Amino acid sequence: MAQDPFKKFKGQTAAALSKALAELGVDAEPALDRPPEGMGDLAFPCFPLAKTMRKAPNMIAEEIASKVRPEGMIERVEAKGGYVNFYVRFEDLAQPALEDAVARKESFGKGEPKGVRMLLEHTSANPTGPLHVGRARNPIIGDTIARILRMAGYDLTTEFYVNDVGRQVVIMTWGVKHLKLEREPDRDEDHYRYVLYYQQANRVVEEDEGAKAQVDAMLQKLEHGDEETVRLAREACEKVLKAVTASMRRVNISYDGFTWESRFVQDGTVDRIIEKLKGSEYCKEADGAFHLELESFGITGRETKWVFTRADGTSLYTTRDLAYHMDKFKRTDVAVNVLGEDQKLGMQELAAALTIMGVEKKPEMVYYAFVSLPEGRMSTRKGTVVYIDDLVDEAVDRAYDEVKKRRTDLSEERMREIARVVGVGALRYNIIRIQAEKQIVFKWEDALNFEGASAPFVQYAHARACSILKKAGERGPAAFDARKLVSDHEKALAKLVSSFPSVIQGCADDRRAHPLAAYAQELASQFNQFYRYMPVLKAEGDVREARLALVEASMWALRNSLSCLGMEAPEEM
RNA sequence: GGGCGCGUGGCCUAGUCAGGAUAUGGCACUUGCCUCCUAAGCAAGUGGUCAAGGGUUCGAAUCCCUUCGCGCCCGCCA
Repeated sequence: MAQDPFKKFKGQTAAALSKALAELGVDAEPALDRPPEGMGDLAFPCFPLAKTMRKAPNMIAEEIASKVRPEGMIERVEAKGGYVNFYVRFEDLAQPALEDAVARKESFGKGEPKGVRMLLEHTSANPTGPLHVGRARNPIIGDTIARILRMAGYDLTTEFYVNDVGRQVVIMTWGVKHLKLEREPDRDEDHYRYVLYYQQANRVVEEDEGAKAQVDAMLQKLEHGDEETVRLAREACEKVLKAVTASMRRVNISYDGFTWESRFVQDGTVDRIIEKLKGSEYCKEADGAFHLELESFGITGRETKWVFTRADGTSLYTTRDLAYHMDKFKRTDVAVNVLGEDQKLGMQELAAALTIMGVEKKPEMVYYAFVSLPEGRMSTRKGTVVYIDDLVDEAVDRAYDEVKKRRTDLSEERMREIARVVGVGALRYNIIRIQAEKQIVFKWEDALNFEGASAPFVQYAHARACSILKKAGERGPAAFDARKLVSDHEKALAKLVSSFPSVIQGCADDRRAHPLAAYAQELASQFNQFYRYMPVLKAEGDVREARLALVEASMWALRNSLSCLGMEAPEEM
């Protein structure tokens, strides 16, 4: 891969600045900022030097500016308001960047292989029903970060941890075996039938002591490996899981692997871990149950105990999660977990338990706040939910209406396909555009937004680029001169395209996805301005070639951004 | 009681980790632009005590302290 030209410019600028500072006898780091629009490409603030140099910042800036000789990628240097502003020579930045995009196509933006194995766990929902919008953030954030990490050069595997052990699953399984459904499921797929058993069983168990006793007995049987019970629970979970993953495929999410929680009980790992923990200096016993005392690990609050066996000797969710993480670190260098913010304390405790078990590596966490309804929190058990499948249907229907309004020349099949791609994109975009820590209140009007900061906006810019390239027809090997791009519209667009690889790296480093959504929107907006003011097909000679190259490079930046966001890029819409 | 996160125009939001020039976009609203590569677009306009108060600093949305509001957590649940 060609070296990121902007990075090269930054390196040259820092070197030139260091030299100038040394000449002036000033001891300061060449720390460079990104200045606001129209004030160059990099800036050095001189305010901190005012005190030691006993001079006004604007004077210092003048002095430094006069010492820096524009060379290499630095086109000019000027002092303004206490800053030294550096301007990049446009063609030195744009020529290699646009060539790179046109040559590498879907690999434009891909980082060098990092040689690091990464395992990213996401979704990991109880297999007791379809995913609702309150849970939608997990797979969408997880899948998007996974795509970004792969693009950045990591050797990444995604995984869904299936919580098939425990009371929730038993309640559902008991319901499937003993109840007759009070009403028809809303949809045909298995998980929509099973979630009704789950909800109904929860109500019955709350009111009926006998039923509760049966569930308790079933839980005991499951934990002690009773074959028939294990088989029933496994069957129910598999049906739901299969349907859940099918639902996820509709929004372009798939998993490289699944790990079943029950595995760690059945293969004896959990028992071995319990034995080892019992030998720890942090282990205490109370009424037959064992726990670790984690106060010295910075765990605060009312309770600093981390219980890992019940009085009857059986394991808890947390114990099995410890087993899972020890298993993960046998298979990977870096583990990334996408989890709701309610899991924060649990993960802190898990990290402490890993230390006690002698495991140095710790999972990296990506936390998100929940999506709620205006009326409050969503709950599968209570049935106060908006299901993702329904949201997808609604989004696709709305998108279909929009396509039909605009296009009369397309086949029914083509319109349906565009509607699907646009609807799914809109839905994902509206989840991913918001910083994960921020709570979201779900509103249909926001989720179905097709304008402005939305996937269709980005997809539309891409379709426009494709349309130009299609009409331009076959062109020979890319030969263009970036110096022919002279307008502000062209320059701004080219610079934005050239920053795509560093946007990907930045998102990957921070394990954050929302900046990519913002970048895609900005890129599309910049492309639309270029499109409005700079005719491409009507331009002639070298100017036409240069603009076509810019369109093609923009198209790849848009398409690859969308791809990392898990959105498809239709060539027309 | 303790811990973690969030608070930015009517609504949504970026920037906060690594303080810097006029606080980023979008929705809504008002007004223009399709004989010209797709108007899911472009342009212009209205709208801001960056929750409140104090501190640090040449400079604070950003760092520190206090307070308020909202969310989440502190199970022999998962």
